[in-house]
Amino acid sequence: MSEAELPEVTTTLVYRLGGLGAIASARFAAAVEPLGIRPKHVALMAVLSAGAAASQLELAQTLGVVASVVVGLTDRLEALGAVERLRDPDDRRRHRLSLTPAGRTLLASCTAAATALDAELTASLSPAEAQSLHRAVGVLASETGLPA
Amino acid sequence: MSEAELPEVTTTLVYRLGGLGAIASARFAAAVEPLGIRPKHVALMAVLSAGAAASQLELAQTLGVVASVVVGLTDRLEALGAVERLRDPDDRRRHRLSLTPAGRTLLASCTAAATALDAELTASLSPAEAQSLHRAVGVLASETGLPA
DNA sequence: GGGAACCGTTCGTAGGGAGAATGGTGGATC
DNA sequence: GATCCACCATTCTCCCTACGAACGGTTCCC
Repeated sequence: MSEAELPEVTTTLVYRLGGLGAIASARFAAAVEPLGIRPKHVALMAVLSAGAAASQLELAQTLGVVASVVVGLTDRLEALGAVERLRDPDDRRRHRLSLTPAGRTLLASCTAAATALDAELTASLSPAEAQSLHRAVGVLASETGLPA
Repeated sequence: MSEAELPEVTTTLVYRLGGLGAIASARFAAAVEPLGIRPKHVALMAVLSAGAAASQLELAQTLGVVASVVVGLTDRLEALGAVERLRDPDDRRRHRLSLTPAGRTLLASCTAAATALDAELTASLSPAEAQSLHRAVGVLASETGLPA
């Protein structure tokens, strides 16, 4: 194995994306923490807003977590008045979750915070670079099946 | 607050980077798991290889973890024969860590695995897109003070 | 030479998520 | 139409990871 020909592991995309993602998550978490929620709550609301899922089990699959986690997330959001748990009249086993107006406002605040972080993050990039980065990340996100 | 003008939170860079980073970390972890280590071990070896730190406390700061974590990581790597703990003769309180030849080989294997993942990840991107993505991520990585 | 500061290690602890067990509901089968 | 099986949400328990504090050993400063 010719080691000299390989680049440093720290310069690879997966490695840097891993570290960069951790930093991004931490910053986003810090940004939404004053709102009383964490990134997972935002993800749940985003899925709801997009109409990508309604029952908690669907939510769990979309978010890539176990059903019991969704319970806790929903508990929190319900306590904040951001989502409503309604028994599905067609199937009373399911809970049909829906965003309340307060939830939409909350989600909008999170979006605003994220947008501000974006600007801060890409400050050292040229507009063209930021644009291409955004595009490439979008491709990778859809490719890896991230909740859209 | 005019919500309609804002993009979806899921399309923001911080949000996608967070999710993408988690996936990248998971894939990288799965790739190095057969080698008996996890991403943090790779990071430690990379810092050592770059000569960016020698004492465990410096390692901790560079890696962004607590000193007690470095103990566990070093224990594992020492058991694998990848690093050596040597008392610093100048200051016998410190441990001067150094990569062994086996450690360099192990690190090279990790780099190879990461490179393979990179190719897999950027398969759906054009060479030009992949290039610009790599560049932009590099800028962000150095900007956010990621272990180089 | 004695006390304060530092380094590495160990121990205890808290937070997050996974998985199994429980209660309630719907559908199929006979 | 009654019974059994499958499904959804919830709760409970366990594990894993990282943090923070406490503890020996060592060095530096006065």
